[in-house]
Amino acid sequence: MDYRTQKDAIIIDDISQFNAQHILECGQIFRYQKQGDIYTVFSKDKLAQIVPQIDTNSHVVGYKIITHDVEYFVKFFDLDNDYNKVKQNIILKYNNYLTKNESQLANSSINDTQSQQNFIQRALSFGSGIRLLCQDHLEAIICFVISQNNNIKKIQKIIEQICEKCGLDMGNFYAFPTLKQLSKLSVQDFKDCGAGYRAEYLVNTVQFLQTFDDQNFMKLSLDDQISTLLSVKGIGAKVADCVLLFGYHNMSVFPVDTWIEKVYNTYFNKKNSTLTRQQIRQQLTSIFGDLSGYIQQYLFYFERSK
DNA sequence: TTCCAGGTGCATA
DNA sequence: TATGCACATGGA
Repeated sequence: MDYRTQKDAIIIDDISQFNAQHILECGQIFRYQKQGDIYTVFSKDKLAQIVPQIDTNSHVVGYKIITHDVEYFVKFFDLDNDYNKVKQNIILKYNNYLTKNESQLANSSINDTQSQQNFIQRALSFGSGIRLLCQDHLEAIICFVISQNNNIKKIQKIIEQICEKCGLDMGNFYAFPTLKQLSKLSVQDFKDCGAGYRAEYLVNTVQFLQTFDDQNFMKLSLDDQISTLLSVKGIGAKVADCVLLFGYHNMSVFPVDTWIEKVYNTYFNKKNSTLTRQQIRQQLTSIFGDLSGYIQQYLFYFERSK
């Protein structure tokens, strides 16, 4: 997408594929604040303020992202990627699937091809300004271990407590802790932060990461990456997918949680059969392939807004 | 009070 | 291999 950089800012004029609310409130990231119209997002020991640019009619016409690390946040916001193209390609892939399955759709709970198309288009339109953030690996792993069987408000609270407990005090906020800082926390420390039964999982994860070779991990096949993550007690199939999607920007995975399960059963489940989450993931990745991660996020945001 | 949330591990069949 | 249950916690 088009953007300009200044010494301490990034200027976005194309609001068709950048919307601060969509990006931060779609569930991919937990460390952000909203004050008035201004969002502040935190990553590692950095922050960026996203200030909407308003015209004389009070319409948002762009954004100014204020940060000391422009290069980091250009990558973080995935600014060199064209999300209008992504959305077009999602529609192409979905239409292709509908064409191939036209006969079977007669039995669908939503038995009208037109309305099936509409639902994808509505989701893309509803979250039109979503971008998939390139988050820090460590942060993504820790945050999504906390996320399991939990709600977003609570997840945010637990993460903030952990940052306050052992992250570097940056003056106006706490940095996300380094691995070394996290390794000093006990099960009880994580419990004190509100992690509940996930406290043991967090300690396991931190221990695993201490012998983890990130460079080597990135060279592995997707299947090997997943089985590596699954070897950690506390990381299951869904969290592994989230780590790969949000921490490693791998768009070929499709995390299936309670919301995506609802989406699947409403719009895709032709025979009204009971499928496991693993089966749902298989179906959805076979439809959307290397665009799975993107559409997953649009659908999650859309479904949760209802 | 009960249900639910960006699930997972473990016992059981 | 598949299924069912327990697991902390707090907001709705």
